Amino acid sequence: MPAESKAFFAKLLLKWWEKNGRKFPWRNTKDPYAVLIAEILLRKTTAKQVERVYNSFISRYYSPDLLAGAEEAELKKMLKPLGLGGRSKLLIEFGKVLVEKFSGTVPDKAEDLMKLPGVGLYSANAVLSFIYGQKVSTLDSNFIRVIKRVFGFTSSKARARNDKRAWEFANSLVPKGRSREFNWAVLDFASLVCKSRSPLCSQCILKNYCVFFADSRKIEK
DNA sequence: GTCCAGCTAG
DNA sequence: CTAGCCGGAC
Repeated sequence: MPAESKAFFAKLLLKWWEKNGRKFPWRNTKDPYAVLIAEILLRKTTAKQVERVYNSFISRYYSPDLLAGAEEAELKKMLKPLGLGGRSKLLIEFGKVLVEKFSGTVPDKAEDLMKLPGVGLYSANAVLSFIYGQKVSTLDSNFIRVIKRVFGFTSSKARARNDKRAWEFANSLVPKGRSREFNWAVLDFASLVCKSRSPLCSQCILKNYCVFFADSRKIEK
């Protein structure tokens, strides 16, 4: 798909998402604290695993104050099914900084969000786009895979996630006023159709515009 | 064995 | 820049 077709890409993806989008408990909230908790739990883990603990986590530690004063052993026990036990310490530290530096209120600027331990540009943009409707992208490994395949986007960096150009390209795809739905749509599309291992190209709505699909057919011929 | 809604420390 | 986090699905 040529880079000029960004609006068309967003339109097709949003249409697909209306029917096929996934529902998760952390998508039902407008609370930036709950969003950040989800993002910290989700990294390097599968969404399925997080679903097992998310609701009990939020009802037990529904405020930064509670998290800041949490017993590490109790938290660890709750997060056991996720693995990555070291995250218990990180979450408590996250709660403490949120309380001490920002008086318990999640900031609304990327620069401040990234001062919180465990929060990088991806998680900051999750808050900005899901809660505040800003035109920024959640560029993770899924998002990168999609723009690599569909647009043939290439990065000179070893990790495209650290490439400023990749962030600029991804941000430019986000349609005004629909950043929340669009970012979810890319994640769901990448997870259900444009999968890393065996992508379902035959039933993909973008196959006729996709660089990766066109290339894979050349090899077969 | 590799990979997953990343981020931090060195 | 890379190694490490660390359980479960495939």
